[in-house]
Amino acid sequence: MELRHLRYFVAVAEELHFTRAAQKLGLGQPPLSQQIQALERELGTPLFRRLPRGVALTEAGRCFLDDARSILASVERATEQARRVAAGNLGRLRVGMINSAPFHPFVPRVIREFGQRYPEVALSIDENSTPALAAAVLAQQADIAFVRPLLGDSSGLTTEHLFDEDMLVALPQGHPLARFRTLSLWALASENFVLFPRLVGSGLYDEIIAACQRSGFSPRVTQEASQVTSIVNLVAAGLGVSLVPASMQQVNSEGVTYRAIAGDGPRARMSLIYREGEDSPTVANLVALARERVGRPRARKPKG
Amino acid sequence: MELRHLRYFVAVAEELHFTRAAQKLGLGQPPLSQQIQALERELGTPLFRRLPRGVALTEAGRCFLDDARSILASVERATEQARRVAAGNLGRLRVGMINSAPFHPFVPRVIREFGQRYPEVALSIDENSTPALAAAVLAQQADIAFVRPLLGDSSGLTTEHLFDEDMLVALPQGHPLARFRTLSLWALASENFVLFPRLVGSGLYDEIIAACQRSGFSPRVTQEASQVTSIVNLVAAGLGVSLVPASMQQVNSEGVTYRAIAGDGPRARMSLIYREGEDSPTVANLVALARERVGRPRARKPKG
DNA sequence: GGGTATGCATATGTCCAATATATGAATCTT
DNA sequence: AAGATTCATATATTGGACATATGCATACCC
Repeated sequence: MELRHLRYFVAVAEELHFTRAAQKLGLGQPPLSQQIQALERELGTPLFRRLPRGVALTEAGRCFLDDARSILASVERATEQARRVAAGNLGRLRVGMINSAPFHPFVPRVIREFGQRYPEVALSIDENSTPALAAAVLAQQADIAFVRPLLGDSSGLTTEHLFDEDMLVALPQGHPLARFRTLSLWALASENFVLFPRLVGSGLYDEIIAACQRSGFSPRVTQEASQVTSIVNLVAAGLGVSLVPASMQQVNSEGVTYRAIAGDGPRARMSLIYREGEDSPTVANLVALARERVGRPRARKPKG
Repeated sequence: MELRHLRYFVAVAEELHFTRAAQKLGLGQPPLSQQIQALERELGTPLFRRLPRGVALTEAGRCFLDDARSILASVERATEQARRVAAGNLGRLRVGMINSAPFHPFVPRVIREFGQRYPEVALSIDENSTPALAAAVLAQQADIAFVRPLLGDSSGLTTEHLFDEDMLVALPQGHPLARFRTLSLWALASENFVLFPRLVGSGLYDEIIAACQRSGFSPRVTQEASQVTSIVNLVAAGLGVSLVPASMQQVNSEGVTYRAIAGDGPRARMSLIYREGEDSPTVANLVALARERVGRPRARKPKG
């Protein structure tokens, strides 16, 4: 059986007339008769009663007509759906993001715009550390992720750099250094630092260490926290100072004072990663959208 | 698009390997590749990513695979259903019956057996007078009916005689004639009769009148009731005597005494009617079953 | 009631499209 | 680098869908 049989059958069932149905289908009456006969042979039962004037559906024909229509409609639907999935207008997208990402306006803005532009794509968002996100993408548990620079093995992943963001010194409120508007890193040489654990270590950790060493010292790390929000909280608690992406100053500012860094301070890079050779159109759409928004950012807010 | 494309697609999607899928399908690899390409062209999107070793489904392919499987399953189901409908194992059957029919053991027995033998046929039952049933069958509101002889126009209907049943005299309890075991019709010449209205008149009415006239009198009809159960009730109420099918004696016997008729009394014929040229297999199955049960009735009960 | 019209079935020929065979191209393996 | 694997392409073949012509049954009409 082929869909042709169903299409022909439905046409005849609608016209109850072979000749007219054949005209409507754009073919001759004899081949139509033959195809219907072949269908009836395969089903093992007549679908029509041949009357002197036209035909009538048999009981089996009536039953089969419902199903045939439904099947043909399913084919249409399936075709349309596949096209929309291919265009990225339908489907799902599992986005990962580093914990600091939500605080930079760029990321939520891109996510929001994606949701508006592709309302039938089911978005899910997962926050985690950069190495964990890279692993999740590789393990097919996420499709794409906003991450900080990834150290070590990045094989199997494509990286799309988005922007570099300045970092600020985070001081406990009332800290002596807070009286300066900008600080050189060297001024922090004798401070206790709150930083990421080495293991969670995105490239951001190394970036900070390197910047400090450029300034002539190695930071003394006395507290660790995996998430940048926790780092800010520890600083607010007076347990040390830290260097955080500039976008962090928009949140949780009570108890913490942010100061710009003089000279070539560390910069926080934000990138997108996704599987190498990924063909998911939703991933492609998010990458395209992010690239577009980086190219001509529409907000007045400084980007890094 | 044809079902062939879906079948081929599912096979490749299951094997993720054109050559193996082609073997499984019993054809060469090149035609399979071509058909898949044709499908992809029609959908406007690739369904597979061609890898060095085998292929992988694209996002659109995964989506389409679900639908393709479901469509193919629907085709199977539709085929099977049409076959079962054609065999009369699935469908519906609207049975009409004259009001006295349920009291003759034959009718409920046949209905019950039909329900057991064809459990997936939805049975509906409608009680009415013979002319109303004939009209209902012709108007496609019922498919078949157990009726008494039909007077007048029976064109468009096929009649299948089932059996003739003796009729009894129904007397109010304590009626003087009740002391005889059998009665000649003539003995009722001066009684008041409870009968069907002439209009409802199945042939049974004429049969009764004719029998009385054979015995030399015209019954005086003083009460009318359309349904035989009502007739019995009126007799029980002492409003007259009547002649009813023998099977009526099994119900509502309080207040009514039944007596056999001597000589050639009237007989109540039970028939099946259905549309001429009817092709419904459920109708055919019920006719066949009824004919079979008439041929060799398995109950000890007298049939008429 | 015979002639005509209608409408599906059958017969035969034609052509396209699905398939088979052969080969090519790309990638991975050893 | 040579071979193996696997999908794509090229060309030939064949089966089946379709077209044309005709047959047959029934209904309609004068």
